[in-house]
Amino acid sequence: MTPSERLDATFTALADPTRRAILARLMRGEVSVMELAEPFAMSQPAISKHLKVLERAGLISRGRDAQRRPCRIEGEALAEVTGWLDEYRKVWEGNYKRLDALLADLQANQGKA
Amino acid sequence: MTPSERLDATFTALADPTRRAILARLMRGEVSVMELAEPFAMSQPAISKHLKVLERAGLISRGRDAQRRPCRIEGEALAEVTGWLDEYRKVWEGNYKRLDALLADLQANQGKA
DNA sequence: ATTCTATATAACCCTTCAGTTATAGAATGA
DNA sequence: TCATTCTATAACTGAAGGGTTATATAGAAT
Repeated sequence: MTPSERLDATFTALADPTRRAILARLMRGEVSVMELAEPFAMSQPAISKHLKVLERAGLISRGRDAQRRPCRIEGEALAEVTGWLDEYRKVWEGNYKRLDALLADLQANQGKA
Repeated sequence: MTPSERLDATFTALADPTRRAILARLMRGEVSVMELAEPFAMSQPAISKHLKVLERAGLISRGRDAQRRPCRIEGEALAEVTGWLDEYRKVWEGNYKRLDALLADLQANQGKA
């Protein structure tokens, strides 16, 4: 997967509220598929599909505990998107700074032109 | 829009490489739709659709300059998703710390049990 | 008025996606 | 072995997404 494809996969995975809820649940620790499915008004296969999307994006990984396949959250993929977003934040904050500077300049020169 | 719906819209908007490229272009300043479309192997209506998605997510806004509708990047939506991601990063980094502590503990007690 | 330029909208195609039910497979336990 | 539990897969459906072309609209210029 190219970096761009990884961003595609990660942002796509994060774009669904069910998947974000799954991640929220996993923040509290490893959970099996059944436990994960329980609070949702949705079938088990639907949850399995969501897990596949999350796994493909590298946002979760899965272990083995007898018949269970416990899921845990992974941080690497998140690091990649936060890195990407940081670039934009830098520019945006830069714009603010430039605007602030402009306003300060206008203020300083008030009435002098 | 609920906060969850805003996250849906923002992550969906960021999940497409064309739209990320558009944002990258807009980081260098305001651009009209035609200028924006030029480097892409894609029709003008396709770009207009992408812009609508970005606008709906609050990632860009548009002005008016004669017939042109120049686009500029907006930072508010980005702030919301980075805030969301920070929650996950905190937990993830916390997990690393806990793992480090566990390993340090095992190391310290090596052979004593 | 007419025409040219920039953008938006409509109608359509094809693919992907999120869900379903039914079923298969893998590991456990009787 | 047989039944049970947990998870994955297959086949389907309806809705949404990304693209197209053709056309409508808004403003400028002649």
